Amino acid sequence: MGTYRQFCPIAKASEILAERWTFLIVRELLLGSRRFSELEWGLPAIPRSLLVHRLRTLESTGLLVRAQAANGKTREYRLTEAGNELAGVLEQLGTWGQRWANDEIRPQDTDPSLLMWNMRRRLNKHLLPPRRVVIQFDFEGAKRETYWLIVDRDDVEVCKTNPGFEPDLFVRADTWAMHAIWLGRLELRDAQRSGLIELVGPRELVTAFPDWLALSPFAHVPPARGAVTVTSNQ
Amino acid sequence: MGTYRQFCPIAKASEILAERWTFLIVRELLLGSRRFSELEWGLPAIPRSLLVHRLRTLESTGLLVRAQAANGKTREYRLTEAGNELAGVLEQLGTWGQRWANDEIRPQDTDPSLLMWNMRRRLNKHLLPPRRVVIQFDFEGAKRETYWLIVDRDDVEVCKTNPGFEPDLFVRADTWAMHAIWLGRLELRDAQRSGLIELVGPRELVTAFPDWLALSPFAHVPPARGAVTVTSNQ
DNA sequence: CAGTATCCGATGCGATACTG
DNA sequence: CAGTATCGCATCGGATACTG
Repeated sequence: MGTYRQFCPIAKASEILAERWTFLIVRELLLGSRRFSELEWGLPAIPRSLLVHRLRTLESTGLLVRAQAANGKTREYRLTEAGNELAGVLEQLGTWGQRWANDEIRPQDTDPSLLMWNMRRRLNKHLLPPRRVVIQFDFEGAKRETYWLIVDRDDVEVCKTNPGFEPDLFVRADTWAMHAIWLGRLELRDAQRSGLIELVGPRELVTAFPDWLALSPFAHVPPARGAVTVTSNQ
Repeated sequence: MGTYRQFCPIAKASEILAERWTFLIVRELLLGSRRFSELEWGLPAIPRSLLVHRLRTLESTGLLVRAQAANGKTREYRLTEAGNELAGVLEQLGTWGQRWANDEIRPQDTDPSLLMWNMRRRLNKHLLPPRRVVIQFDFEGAKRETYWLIVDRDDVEVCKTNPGFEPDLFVRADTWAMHAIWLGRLELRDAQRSGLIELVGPRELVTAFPDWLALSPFAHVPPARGAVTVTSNQ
C-alpha cells in the first residue's frame, strides 16, 4: 500500500491498518479466534491467499505472532501487545458503524452461518443447565438453512448437519429478524409477538434463551438519527 | 473497494473508511481545513484526481457536504454530524500510532512545509503581543529550507519567500529535531541545550516561544516500549 | 487442516499534463 | 484556484487446483 510520506501518527497507523480486510482480521483475533480455519469462518468472503498474505504482513509488522499451539501440533495466531491495544480503535470504529452505517441490513450482508459463528462465541454457557443442550435453528424467509447448536459444559459446537441428538429447543426465525436482533435493532420480544421468531421447547429453556444469547458487542449502542449511505464506493 | 458481505458494524464502517487516504482527509477536515487547496497543503502526496474522487465519495456517503463558502465565491467542504463523530475513531487511531508506530522519524517522512502548515494551525495566537510578529524558521541539516511565519491579530500566514518585513524572532532548527519536538519525542529545552535548536531575538519572544507553539495533538501520549515495523507492506 | 500456486479480469493508485 | 483527462502499473478479487 505504501507510505503517506507524513510524520503524523494517524498517517503511520493508517499505513499499517487502513487496508482492505485488516480491521476485520484484527477483530477476529480480538474476539478470540486463533486458528486459520477459525479466521476463515469469521471472514467467509476473504480469498484464502489474501488472508495468508495479510497475516504475514501483520506478523512482520509485529501485530501478531504465529506460534506453536498449546497442544503442540498446530500453529496458532495471537495478537501481540501492540495488536491487543487496537481494541480501542475497533471499539470506536464499531460504535460509529452502529450509529451511522445502519440504514438497513442488506440481504447480501446476511449470512446464517456467520451469524451462528458469532452467536456461538458470545454464548453465556454458564446460564444453561449443566448437561448437554441441543438447539435447532431454522432460518426462514431469505436463505433458509438449519443449524444445530450443541452446548456441552465448556464446549460449544455449531453443526450444519443433524448431529443425531434430539433437540431440546427449537428456534424458528426469520433470517432478517435474527440478524436484526443480534445487532440490537429489534427486540426479541417484539419479534416473538409479531411471529418473526418462535421458540418451542420446555418452559425453562424458552425463558432462559434471551439471557444466554448474548448479542453483538455493539447491540447496546443506539443508532443515530439519519444514516450514511454505505453503498457508494464508486 | 466493495463490500465485505457482513452485517458487523466494524465491517460496515471499514467499507466506508478503510480505504487509502480516507482517514487523512477526515483528519484534515476535523482540524479545520475547508478549501480544496487547504486539503492539498495538508496532504502534499495525494494525487489531485484521487483527492477529488475521495471527496466525491465521502460526499455521496454523507460524511461531508460541499457548499458555497461564506464569501459566496468559492465552494468549501464541511463534515456532517456523521463525519464529525469520527473524531473518536481518529483519536484512538492517532493514540495507537503515537504509542506503537514510533520507531523513528524517517527522513522521507519529514517535510518542513508540512510541519509549518501544522504548526500554523495550532498556534496559540493570543499569547503573542497584539501587533504583527514575524518569525523566520531556518531548517538545517536534511532539507534546508526557510519559512516566515507572519502572525497579525487573528491572521497567521506561512511564506516560503521573504515577505519583506524584518523578522522579530529567528528559529534555527535541525529539521529532524523540529519534527521530533512537534511529535513530543524531544523536549524543546533539551534540543536547545544540545544546540539542535537556537532562538535569536528579544528575550520576551524567546521565552514565550514554547508556549505559543502548540505541539501535535498526540505529543502528550507516551510511546510504548517496543515499536512496530511500519515499513513492511509487501 | 492450513496452507501454496497460478491465472485472469477489474479496479485502484500514482504521475503527468491540461483547463475554465 | 479547483479541478479534468489520460495512462500505465500494481494490487485485488475470485476461481480453481494442488499438498504435507
